[in-house]
Amino acid sequence: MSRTGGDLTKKRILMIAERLFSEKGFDATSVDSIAKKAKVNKALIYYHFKDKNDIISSLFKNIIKELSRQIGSSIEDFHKKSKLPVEEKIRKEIVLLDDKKDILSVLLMEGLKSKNKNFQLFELANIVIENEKKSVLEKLKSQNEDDKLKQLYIHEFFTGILPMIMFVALRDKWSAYYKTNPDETLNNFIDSFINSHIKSHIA
Amino acid sequence: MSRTGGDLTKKRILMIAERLFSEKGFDATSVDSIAKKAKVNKALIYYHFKDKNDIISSLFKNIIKELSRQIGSSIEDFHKKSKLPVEEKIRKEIVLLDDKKDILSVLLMEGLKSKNKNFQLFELANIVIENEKKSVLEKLKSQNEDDKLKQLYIHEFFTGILPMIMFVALRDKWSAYYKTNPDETLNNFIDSFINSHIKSHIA
Amino acid sequence: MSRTGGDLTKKRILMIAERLFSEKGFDATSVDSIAKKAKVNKALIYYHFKDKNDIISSLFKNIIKELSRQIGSSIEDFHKKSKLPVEEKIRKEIVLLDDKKDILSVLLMEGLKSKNKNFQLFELANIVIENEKKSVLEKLKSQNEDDKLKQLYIHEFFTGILPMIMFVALRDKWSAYYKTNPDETLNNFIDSFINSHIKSHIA
Amino acid sequence: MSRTGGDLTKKRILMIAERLFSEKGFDATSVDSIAKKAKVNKALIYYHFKDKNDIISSLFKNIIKELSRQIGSSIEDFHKKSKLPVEEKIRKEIVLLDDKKDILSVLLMEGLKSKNKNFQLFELANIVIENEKKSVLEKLKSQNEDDKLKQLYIHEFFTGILPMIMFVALRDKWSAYYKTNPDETLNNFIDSFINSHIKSHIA
DNA sequence: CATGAATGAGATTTCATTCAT
DNA sequence: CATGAATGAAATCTCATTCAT
Repeated sequence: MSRTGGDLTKKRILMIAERLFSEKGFDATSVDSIAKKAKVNKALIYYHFKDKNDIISSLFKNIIKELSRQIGSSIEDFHKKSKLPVEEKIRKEIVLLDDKKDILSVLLMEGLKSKNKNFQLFELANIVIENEKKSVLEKLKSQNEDDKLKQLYIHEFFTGILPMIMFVALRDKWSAYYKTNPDETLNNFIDSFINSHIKSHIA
Repeated sequence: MSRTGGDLTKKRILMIAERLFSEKGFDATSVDSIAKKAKVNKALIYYHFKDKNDIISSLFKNIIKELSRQIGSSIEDFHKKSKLPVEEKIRKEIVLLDDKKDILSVLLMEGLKSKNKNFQLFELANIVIENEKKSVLEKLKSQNEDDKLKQLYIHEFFTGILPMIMFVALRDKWSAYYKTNPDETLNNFIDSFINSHIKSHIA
Repeated sequence: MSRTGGDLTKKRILMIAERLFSEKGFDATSVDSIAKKAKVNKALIYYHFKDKNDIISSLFKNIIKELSRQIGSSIEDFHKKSKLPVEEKIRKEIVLLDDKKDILSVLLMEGLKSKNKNFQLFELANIVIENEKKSVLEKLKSQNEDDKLKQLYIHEFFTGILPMIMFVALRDKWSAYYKTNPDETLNNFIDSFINSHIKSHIA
Repeated sequence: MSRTGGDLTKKRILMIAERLFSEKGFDATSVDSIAKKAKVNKALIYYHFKDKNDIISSLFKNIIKELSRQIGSSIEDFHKKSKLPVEEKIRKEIVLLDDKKDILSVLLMEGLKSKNKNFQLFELANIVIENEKKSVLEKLKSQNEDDKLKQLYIHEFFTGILPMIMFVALRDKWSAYYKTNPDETLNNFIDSFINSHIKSHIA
């Protein structure tokens, strides 16, 4: 097959892997099962990826790259967006994240293993925070207000980013468990998020 | 050895398993490695536990039981506690959770697998919410205000319980990554938590 | 099975491995084939040996230990033996080596890989030389005649030990290729060996 | 590229293969690794060689051809050489062999596998013996002195050719293990060789 | 002559689990 | 309660080889 064939195949492998990892976790997902679902020979996976870890690393690299890009372009929309009601802005962000909930789940699972050297969860947080709070950050940095900076990071990460990611990661399970409608669940979450994290900004 | 020996052994196995699961995840932890670290014969693990899943189930059962008990007794302390400043109350809760951060991490990892039938994360949330909000819940239930109930659950779970659990689960990694002092990190988190989740209660 | 069962099994595995390694070489021998011939489960091999290399290391350790022991006891027979005609002494040595020709072949093959860190071939030579030449060695060492020592080692190794080992390793193939009788081949070799290496001693 | 490019490539593949085979053995050397080191596409190797065995066969064929040629031409130098002191003659032979030590190591390793149908080691011996001993051989053959012929072959092979080949194959490892200078080692070997094998000729 | 992509078979190693004692 | 030995299934990874271009 042509070069395009190879690239497409590689992408297909990554897509399947992403789904399976999010379904059963990285360790419980066999390379065999990826190969079967991606309809390729197992050896081909090892042609494209050094080892199983290389698959997940690729996924992590991609998601971080993509989110960076998205955030960059969203800044261009700044003026447009800033006119939107806050609720709509958050809804849009969640919709974007929802698209990536599978790999985000994997990121969370792997990030929770205390022995792992994976810090992509924090790297991702860095990107989000640094882009969203550009103005604030610069002010703080120039004043060398290191303490406030740390506080900001913790605040954004644990009460802002994490709840959002956890929400997209768990929404379906939540809806299944509590037998609620996913859309309604989303509305409720947005309400809560505004009432806690967002309000703390305004204050 | 006497039954006491057996019980101690069983406890040791559980403790080691808990630690290893939190370090590398459930699937990446072999029964072999548990046996080795617990200094028991592998077959003995199968004497005490039906299979590998039985180990993690035991751990989950225990943590839910224990948290229930703790919450119960904390309600007895209600009057004492209520006089404490909110910051101290939260600090105490976090200290309690910190003791259980390993198994909580495991709970989170397993809860994030979308194909898993494990809903212990939500069950645990139920217990916490239902105990903490007893008065509110009864009012709402009697008024059949189902919508508000749902909202309450989502609010408590995603902006209250989850950030707290995630914090104890990730604190050490966070401190290592950002090269900060874990105690300072805790103080910062408490500040943020009060400013977002707790304030939303008062409002 | 009892402890004896385990030990016997381990020995059986080693014996089979030795034979297969000498037939096809270490790398071309699969653990699977060892398991099949030894009539054990493949996993049992990994219960007894850390990995495939551990099998060959065990064999090497054993052969060196055994040859040491044999040489030791042959020194006790010194007086008996010394009365034997030189031809008989050599024949006896070859018979002893012939018993170990399989593992000696493996030792040679592995020793010839230039990237290997295996020096067991030389270690074995050390033992043989140091035991056989005790008196000579002590004299040389005390005189600090390092040069003569080096010469002695090279002489014993390349014109004494190696030809003997190579002979037992290749005798069967030689006989098959030249269509000669193995016993006659042995006699011829002994003649040659006496006429070259042994004569150089006497001189 | 032109045919010349192809020929050069083929030669490069052979050279790399020779080196890798001698480093790790034939079976432990993957076609992949040859391709990588030779900086060619793996499929190109299969354009030039029918299969992996074809590579080693080519190498064996080449070395036998080359040694034949060299021996032939050395006979032309007979008169010149015969005037040289025996030590110099042997040194020259070893220098020639040293150039081919890699493939000779491979020849030895493969020859030692008892199940192998490779007898190139003996074929090579044939050539050497038959060329070196022309006069003697003819006499013996005409007298139908088969026994003496066999003896001669064994003598030349096990106390003459093999020690020499083994020496060039192992010299570097020997020097590394005994921490000696390779040149000194060579001198010592020549001494020993003269004192054993060569003296047996003269006698 | 040369390449990237693909494959089927098989190698090494690991795992959860069980048996016999 | 406790152990050493054993097993079947499966996981990760590698290999020689081929195909399409």
